[in-house]
Amino acid sequence: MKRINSKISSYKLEKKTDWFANLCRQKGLKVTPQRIAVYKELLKTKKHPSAELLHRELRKKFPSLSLDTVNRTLLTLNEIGAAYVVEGSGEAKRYDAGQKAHQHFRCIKCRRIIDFHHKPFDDIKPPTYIGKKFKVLRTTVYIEGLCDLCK
Amino acid sequence: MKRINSKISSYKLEKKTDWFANLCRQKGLKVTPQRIAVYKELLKTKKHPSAELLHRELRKKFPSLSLDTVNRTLLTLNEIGAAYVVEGSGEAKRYDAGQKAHQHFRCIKCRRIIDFHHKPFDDIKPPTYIGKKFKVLRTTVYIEGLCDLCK
DNA sequence: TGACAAATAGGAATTGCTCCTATATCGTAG
DNA sequence: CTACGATATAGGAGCAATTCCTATTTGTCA
Repeated sequence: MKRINSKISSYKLEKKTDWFANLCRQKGLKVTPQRIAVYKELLKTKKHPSAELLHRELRKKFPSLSLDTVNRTLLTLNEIGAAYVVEGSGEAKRYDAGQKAHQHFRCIKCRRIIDFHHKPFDDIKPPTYIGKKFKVLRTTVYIEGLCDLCK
Repeated sequence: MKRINSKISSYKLEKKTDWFANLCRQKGLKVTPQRIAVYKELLKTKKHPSAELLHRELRKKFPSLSLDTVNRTLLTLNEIGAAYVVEGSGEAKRYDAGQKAHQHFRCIKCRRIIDFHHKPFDDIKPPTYIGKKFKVLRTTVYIEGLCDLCK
């Protein structure tokens, strides 16, 4: 099983951050330290953090950052395509900066989300009648079950 | 596009309810009127209702039913495999009794969930290393986008 | 039928998120 | 380089969904 969650290099982190800053400008959004910080933190972490968790982490370096800002920023990231909300239901939203193609395994007991990458899943296409009737934005495969620790 | 959500016949409804009652007994759970009512309502509806919606509906016939009971019951249904939580994130949980194989299209704007059935999606299997390491309970494909009315 | 474990009702508490508003900041035009 | 206007932020209030608490009721089994 390929490791797909290894730590991002600081080189890539900078590159991604630049890309993000440009994306903001392009969309007419201001490039604020808060936005950069939230995006960077999301890039750095291996987990699929909730707003709450990101906020807790970010406050260590950025004590005045409000939870509301983290939430708003994450919604913005989602809108401009710099991150997305991980599937799952009923709990706190969890986010992924979606750097590489991958899928998620979600443990229904401990709620851990484990990334994996199964190439065939990348190519799954919705049936044509769906594509005709609706505007398809994302097709997702995910797996639920019990993780190695919980089963 | 095949209609897959047509109304359940009262014959099937009874059969399914019997099956459910037996499942409860088998799992050591009591067969209470509340449980039966919640399960039946979920079978009957074409929507993918939230606990709230089910509760509102059920109260018409069963005024003393509490929302907490609906919630607990739905969690129980999920645990014993009589229903499941529909994918999606951050909003109220929504449930499906999963009578027939189908997939969901979710409109990110109006939140509508539209059933469709694409046979190839029924056969999607997780990669073997996932099956070995974890206990897989469900593999799901779902599509997000804008529905015909919102796009 | 009686006893006990399990389930329910109803309200309180908790959680995650969004709204509100005064203040601060980014980006642009001068 | 400065000032201005639109946007974003902090922090707290408000809200919605869900879970917890506990006294009471109800299936189930002997």
